[in-house]
Amino acid sequence: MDVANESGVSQATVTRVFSSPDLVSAKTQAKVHAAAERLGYVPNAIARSLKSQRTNIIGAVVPAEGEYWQHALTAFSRQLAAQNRQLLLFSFGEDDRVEQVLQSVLQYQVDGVVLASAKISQAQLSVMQTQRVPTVAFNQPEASGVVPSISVDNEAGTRALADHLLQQGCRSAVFVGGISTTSTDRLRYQGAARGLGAHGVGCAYVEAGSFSYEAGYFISEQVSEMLAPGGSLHAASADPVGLMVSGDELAFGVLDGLRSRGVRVPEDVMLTGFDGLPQSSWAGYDLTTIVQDIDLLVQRAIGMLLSPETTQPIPELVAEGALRIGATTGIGSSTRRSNG
Amino acid sequence: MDVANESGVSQATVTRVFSSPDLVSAKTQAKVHAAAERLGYVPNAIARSLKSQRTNIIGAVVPAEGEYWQHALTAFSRQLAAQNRQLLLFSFGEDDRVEQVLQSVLQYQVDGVVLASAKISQAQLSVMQTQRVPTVAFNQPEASGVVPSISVDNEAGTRALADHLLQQGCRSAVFVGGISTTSTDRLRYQGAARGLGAHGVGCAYVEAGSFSYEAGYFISEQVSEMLAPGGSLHAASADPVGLMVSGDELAFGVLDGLRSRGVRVPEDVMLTGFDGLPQSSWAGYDLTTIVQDIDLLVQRAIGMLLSPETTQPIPELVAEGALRIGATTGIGSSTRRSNG
DNA sequence: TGACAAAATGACTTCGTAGTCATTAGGGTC
DNA sequence: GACCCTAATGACTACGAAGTCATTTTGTCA
Repeated sequence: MDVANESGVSQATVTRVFSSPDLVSAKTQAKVHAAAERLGYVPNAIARSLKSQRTNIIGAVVPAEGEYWQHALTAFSRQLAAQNRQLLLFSFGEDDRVEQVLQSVLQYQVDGVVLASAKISQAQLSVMQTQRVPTVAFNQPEASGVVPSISVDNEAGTRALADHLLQQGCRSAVFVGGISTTSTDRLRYQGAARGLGAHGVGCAYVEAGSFSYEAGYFISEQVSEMLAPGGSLHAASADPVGLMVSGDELAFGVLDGLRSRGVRVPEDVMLTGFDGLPQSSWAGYDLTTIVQDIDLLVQRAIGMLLSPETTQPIPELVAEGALRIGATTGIGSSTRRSNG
Repeated sequence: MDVANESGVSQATVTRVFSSPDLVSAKTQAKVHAAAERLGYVPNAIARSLKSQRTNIIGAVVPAEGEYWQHALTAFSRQLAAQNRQLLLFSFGEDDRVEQVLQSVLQYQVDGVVLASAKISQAQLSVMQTQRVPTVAFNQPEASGVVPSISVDNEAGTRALADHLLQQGCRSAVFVGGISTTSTDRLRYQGAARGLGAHGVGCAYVEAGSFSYEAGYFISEQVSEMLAPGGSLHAASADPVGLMVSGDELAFGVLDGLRSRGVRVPEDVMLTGFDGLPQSSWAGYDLTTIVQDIDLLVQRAIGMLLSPETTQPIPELVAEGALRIGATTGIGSSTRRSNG
């Protein structure tokens, strides 16, 4: 170690100056800092990690796309940075093999792993469990019971939306899902169907194929046909039709698509989303949706990762979302808020 | 090393099985893999990094917020993942000290650093230069000459937008900036002012204070006052006023704000953005803007980081943006594209 | 079968830090 | 000034992989 020679102390002392300065005299600290500055030395976190067996790095396995994940990701990064931890990003696309990604995460000896994306299977989740790495599944309800998990209460969310739609006078409804095989999608549809069904209103399921804006824009054609005269949803009465969309981004696409086809929202169709993305409160959309408190969810997720918590029942947190009433379900009522 | 014992070979051989399998006989490989599986062993990337002096990690220093950065970030992550490199995220907020963040990045012995955000000063940039870490400034024009940099041609972009506005009949204009001290903002205004000035059209500068949607929505009040009778921009003729906004996200806010105040876009005001975010091609906004080919920029940035390139002139790449003509400047013309 | 090259494997050391233990320097007391 | 206690520092080793070199095994050909 050059700095040790340069400052005339031992390597051990140099280390101490940077890791536990209170054990080193002020004079020595000054000498070492001066030498370090001269040589451009910074402590090597890799070596430290090897020796101390902790990296201060949290791995995040998230899908490569989607507004929702981007927001969640930055929330994680922000909060971790505040406690001197870093986020190592493992984003994967459609064609990546998740197993391989997980393998890669493990190699980096991360202190914890956040598994996001509803596309990770239970088998893959349990692989993490056999390793000694603290793991938390973020917004992935089907992981509950396999690894510690955190998610918003999807079913209660859509049920609340359903109640709201009924209250606004809807007597028929459709649910537009993203990907039917994901657990979030299933639960959200379930909540919608039950909430509506309790009042005798049926709710068909239409699959958009992804949670993206484009998918929503595309599926809006099919939806508008259902609404047209002759379609299965054509309203005999003047009651508006309820259209529940499984995610906000998807909903933006549906909304734009419907409007471009001359369907009036909320007059003809009342539209709801899910997630509470920042854009949902933008004046151009002003969407009725369920707002997830991402910062809170992330905070809890980090807490779960970093506290040993070897309690036997695998921890599981389901947070309530908040109903945000926007213009897409609000005939005549000026429920607009400036910011959700 | 447990695996070595378990499989009856030396530690060196175990290492070879995972790092250079072609040097190990098939039979031995099978033995080792079996033992590894049994013990749940994965190679330790930290130790490998320490010995080999490369981590396969790229550090990214980016702002904690903003649509643009989120997109750039995921692009980086995707592309790096494709070559078995990872992205270590160092996001910082308003109040973080950038120097400290950079220090932290260096500790992790990353193979390269992407410096984003126009808020990093030249002094801070040159710190990186004195270290041996390959660095590239992403979308940070003022860094050029200090560290290798990549950015879109901001000035040419707004000049193209200005030309377009003139062509559409604008005879007066305002520029809404995000943060006036950032180099991107300066260059964009410069391009706007010059492009318009060349045809005798003046262009005042109004600062929104940030590049966020909210800032745009807020500043739209001031802008609409300028447009009202008695305001400095009140058009005597029927010619539309050009309103050039420094970034897309900001522009969305301005657009929504103006519309909510009854200002018609593009009839009364023609609006342009900058960046070409995915949302700009969403039907709800359909914004005229300059589209940055983020994937390309990112690809080039990664290339710069990983190729030694000790050429003396500090590399600098300025990419052309593409003009996207949307409905916000398109009276009567149906220039809408489904996807930019 | 002996000779010899090539392939396969093992022993040993190094990367930079942190923890353990031993040693030295300071500072106060009587 | 001898004594003792604490603060400060140094010597040494381990963390896990990989590169260097040495050694053993294998295969080929005369």
